[in-house]
Amino acid sequence: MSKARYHHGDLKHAILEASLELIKTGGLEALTLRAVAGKLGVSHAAPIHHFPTRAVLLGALAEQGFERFATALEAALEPSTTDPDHDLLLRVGRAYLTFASENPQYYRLMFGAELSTEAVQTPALRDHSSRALAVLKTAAGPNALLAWAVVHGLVQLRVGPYLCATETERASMEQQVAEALVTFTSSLHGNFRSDS
Amino acid sequence: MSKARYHHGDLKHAILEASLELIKTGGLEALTLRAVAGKLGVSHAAPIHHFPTRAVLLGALAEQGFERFATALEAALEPSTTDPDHDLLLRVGRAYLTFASENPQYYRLMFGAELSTEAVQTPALRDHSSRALAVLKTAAGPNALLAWAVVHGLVQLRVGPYLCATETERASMEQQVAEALVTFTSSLHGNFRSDS
DNA sequence: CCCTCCAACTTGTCATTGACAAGATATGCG
DNA sequence: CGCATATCTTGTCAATGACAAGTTGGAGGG
Repeated sequence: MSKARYHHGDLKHAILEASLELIKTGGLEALTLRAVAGKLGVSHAAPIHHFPTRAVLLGALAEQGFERFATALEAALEPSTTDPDHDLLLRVGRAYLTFASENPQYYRLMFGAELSTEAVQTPALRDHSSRALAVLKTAAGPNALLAWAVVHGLVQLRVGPYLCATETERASMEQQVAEALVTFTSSLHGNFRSDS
Repeated sequence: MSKARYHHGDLKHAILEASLELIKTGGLEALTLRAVAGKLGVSHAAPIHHFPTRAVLLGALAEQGFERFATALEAALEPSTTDPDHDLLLRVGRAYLTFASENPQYYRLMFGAELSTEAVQTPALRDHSSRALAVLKTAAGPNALLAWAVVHGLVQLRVGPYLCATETERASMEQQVAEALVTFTSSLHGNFRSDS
């Protein structure tokens, strides 16, 4: 299909794929329009015709990320073979942490501060993020904000350099994070009386 | 003292101050070595002699931020006039949220992903971040990781664009965040039996 | 008081990058 | 076959970080 014929044929998709690879290996700073073009063997200005601006490209990547994120969370709404736990909130929380673990580059892009405000207001992007939020509301009820904060914070701290300096600490942290999530859900369930 | 004499006299301090202002108004992207120089009326290469690299300047700013952050948290260890609550964890959590609210530019710099790894490993910076972590451990005991995740996550979601699209939602969110913190501390206290 | 030296600052330059303009090329359609 | 259009290329510009080499001012020794 999308042969490497002259008019590249599927440059838009190819650009998104190449961008992801660049981000995975070199971080967001490595995502240069010219680097993408070079990786694909096209001229330095070719990407502009599909993504008029670097910010637009970042937005498109984030949108893709949110779609996969929402899908992953929705899949956790019912027990699966990978996580047959009966606690809905715990399952969704685990799915959240798993996605962020396996796609740190997406996660940074989605929730970091380097997305332009225009990109954030894209209808498609907002649609996917709403889907994710809906899953959290289903799983955590009125405590959705708190639950989101917990998983979001755990993700950030796990990725960040302050809690785990050495590499061994980093390894043990996976365990700690998983336990913290369990502690949270159980303590929250113990507090599920309508207190306010 | 630091008159605007030719040899600027206190350029290092002046650069840090000007950098903070630039970040406050225009975000991290607006922090350009040349913009700083222009703001201070010096030549475009003057900052290099005090901060050999933009990354080093960012590191110095982050270090300053962590110092103020740790100091703010330590001050919350005992009841004050601003927060006379008797619950230690709640006081520290509020101080955390307050600092991040009043210094979002510092917070993004400190916990965002745009700090170079070399900057993060600066002894002074690690020292200050350890102080902050120590306060959290004092306040939350074995659940320090979970507590940190909660406040960190709340900060991020409050700042981010996904939970509050409109400006009115954003206003009501302050309230929601404060309530979520209370819900968390009380549910955690209810679960303080040594369960594992 | 002057001379020397050094740190602080300036001027000039280069490579990288995003963005744009204008031209070239292939693909599809009549 | 010929034209129109989307797609891609080449060329260029401004902004920026980084570096090199020159300039200035003032501090300290004689």
